[in-house]
Amino acid sequence: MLIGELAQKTNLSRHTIRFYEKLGLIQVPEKSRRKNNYKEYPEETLSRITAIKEITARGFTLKEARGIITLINDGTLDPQRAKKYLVKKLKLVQKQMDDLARTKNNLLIMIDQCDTGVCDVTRLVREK
Amino acid sequence: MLIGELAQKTNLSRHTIRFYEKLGLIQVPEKSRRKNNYKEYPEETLSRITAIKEITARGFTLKEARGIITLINDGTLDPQRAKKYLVKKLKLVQKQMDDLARTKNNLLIMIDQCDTGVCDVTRLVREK
DNA sequence: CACAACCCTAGAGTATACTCTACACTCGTT
DNA sequence: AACGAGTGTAGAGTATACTCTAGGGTTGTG
Repeated sequence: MLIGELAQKTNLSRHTIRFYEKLGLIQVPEKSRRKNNYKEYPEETLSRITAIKEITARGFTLKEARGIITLINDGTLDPQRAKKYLVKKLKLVQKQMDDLARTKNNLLIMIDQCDTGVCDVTRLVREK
Repeated sequence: MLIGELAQKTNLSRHTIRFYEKLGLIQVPEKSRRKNNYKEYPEETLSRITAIKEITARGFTLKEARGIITLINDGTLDPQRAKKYLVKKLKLVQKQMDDLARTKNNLLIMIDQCDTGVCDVTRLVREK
């Protein structure tokens, strides 16, 4: 499979695919090149990209995705280790959620103040 | 007030303060320099930075903060306009919260699977 | 054989918010 | 006068995830 087909099937741009290669998320064995130097992507790449997408959709970064995939392929990712990793991530996500909740509250208050005529943001800057 | 004092009072690094200057979030009139070329920051800068901090703490970016401050100083920021702006931001925040909630659920499921022995992340990559 | 549509690499650009480095001048103290 | 600490500018580096450009070769169709 050439990069164009892969891009179309994965709904990623060629640029993104090459970018993933640079990051080491995808590997193409140097041998699997056509005579014209075009890269021949194995079927695996498709499921690899699916995995990357599913992992990142779960809130992991690309680097983390690479780490996870490597661990799994090495067979080093036992449930206990995985759990530790996931719990750590969960805490981060929870923190982000808390931050956003605070932000949302602030926004709601400010929006309300816009109606009652006391705009908080305005006050912030006007007061010297 | 020199930059060192300002940095100490605002709890920002000198670098950050200069960075804010570059972004136009803070202005120092060219006249208010000491003979030795040191910048003399007016008291206002302190409240300006406080405003920036409070605005960004509410989930706005630095650019947005600059925009808000400019609008307010221009007196152009009437409640209706402000409300529109805030509601738009609220929607973005809500979207981020929804995304994070989904991520959190996925994490919880995966963590649970670690205990029951069916690790989802593992499955993702193992299946070809 | 021209031309579009594909492929290759290397590297720059975008966005956000810093963070740090290099190099040079200035201030206060010893 | 030497020293550390403070200040100035300009510009590079960090992190994340792309996105695009330049410059070049290849393939297939009319």
